[in-house]
Amino acid sequence: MVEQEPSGPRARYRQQVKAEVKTHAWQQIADAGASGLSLKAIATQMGMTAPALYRYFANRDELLTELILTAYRQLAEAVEADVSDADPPEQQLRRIAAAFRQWSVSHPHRYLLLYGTPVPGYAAPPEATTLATRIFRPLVNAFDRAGAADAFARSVVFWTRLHGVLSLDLAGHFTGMGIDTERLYDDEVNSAIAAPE
Amino acid sequence: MVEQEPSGPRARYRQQVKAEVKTHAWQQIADAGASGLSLKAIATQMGMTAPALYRYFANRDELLTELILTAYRQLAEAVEADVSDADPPEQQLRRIAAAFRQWSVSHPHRYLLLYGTPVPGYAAPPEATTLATRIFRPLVNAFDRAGAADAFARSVVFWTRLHGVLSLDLAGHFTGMGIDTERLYDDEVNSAIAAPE
DNA sequence: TGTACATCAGTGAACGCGCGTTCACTGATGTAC
DNA sequence: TGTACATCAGTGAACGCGCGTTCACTGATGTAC
Repeated sequence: MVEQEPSGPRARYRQQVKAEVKTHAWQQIADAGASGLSLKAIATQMGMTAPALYRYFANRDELLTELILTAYRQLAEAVEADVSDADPPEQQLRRIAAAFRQWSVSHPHRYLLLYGTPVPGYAAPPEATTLATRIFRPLVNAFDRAGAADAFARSVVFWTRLHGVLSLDLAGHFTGMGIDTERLYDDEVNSAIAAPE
Repeated sequence: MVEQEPSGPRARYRQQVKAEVKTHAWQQIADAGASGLSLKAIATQMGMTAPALYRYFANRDELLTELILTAYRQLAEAVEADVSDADPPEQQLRRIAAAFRQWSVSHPHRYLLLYGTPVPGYAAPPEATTLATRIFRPLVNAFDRAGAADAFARSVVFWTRLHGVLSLDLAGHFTGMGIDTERLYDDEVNSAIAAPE
């Protein structure tokens, strides 16, 4: 099922260039948002001409898709990495929440690309949905092991509460309100772990 | 303090044209996002040439600012309209939450413009912060009247929980997950009204 | 070890497009006498 | 009631800009004998 990756020196070089393109792409998204992503500008930054990038990406949307899928995978790995099957479920939930926040605060534009206002005119590939579900799984598992009657519903509430705090924080909507966002986040984690109501 | 609005026939005509420009602007934001807002395209839609619009708005950002301020005012009015001082505080909170959701679902792009991913390169005017606070006030009042120890903190939690559900819903991130978003919203309203933890 | 060939990264010119914004102007509308 | 004048909405041409994408090409690199 895993695609056979060619691995000669040319293939290695290709991977390097693709990686560099993506680095510049993230920088652009940080500066100008997802709709400001421009192949031509990236090429210029890399000291190349724009058509050269079409050796690496069929078009602009394909690059955007790769960025989104990569971001999902990163976030999924970050969330999964800290969770041990041996831990009690409540601790698993706290670790998931902490990893989720850590990754999001470290990569605010990636987070907003995944969970923020959709990019107009861009349709995410089906694979994105699969990856979004993958991030959900450790959550459902933990609630399930904790004996929650409806682990899925509890997971959804968990998710929306974290997202409520995180998204307003990352988008800067708490600015000037004198809110301790980290504490607010922790309080919401606690409330979502506690009883259903 | 209120600016003296001229009110001759010319002034009336101006108001009509400005209103029509804004109508087309909202349509564009719905279609192409806030960064797709284009004076030239609006002019074309109205059967005019682009420079004509500079009679009405100094530039693109000024139009965007007016849209944002208008949206804040609409939302504030919607939230305030349904709240009666005579109601018990708990009912006030439910009414605020209902009005908030109603307005947001009716105008998803307006909501995302106010509370979603910021428009890159655009700095909101100070007046926006004032209006954002105004929307907060009925909430704080209600919690205060309910005898909450820290009405502000309770209001923040109230807000983030509603926003958590609403923003994911409006951005389409619940699609295909089989979630009853209205019920989820109501549950979160209940949880935010109930005890601090 | 050396040569002939195939692969393929990158170039340069070009396409059509849409954008914000300026400027000098025309001509209709409202106002003052 | 009529005329002269001022206001101002809208035009058309132009500016410089950046975008995605195509195409025929050059020349370096890797591979097969």
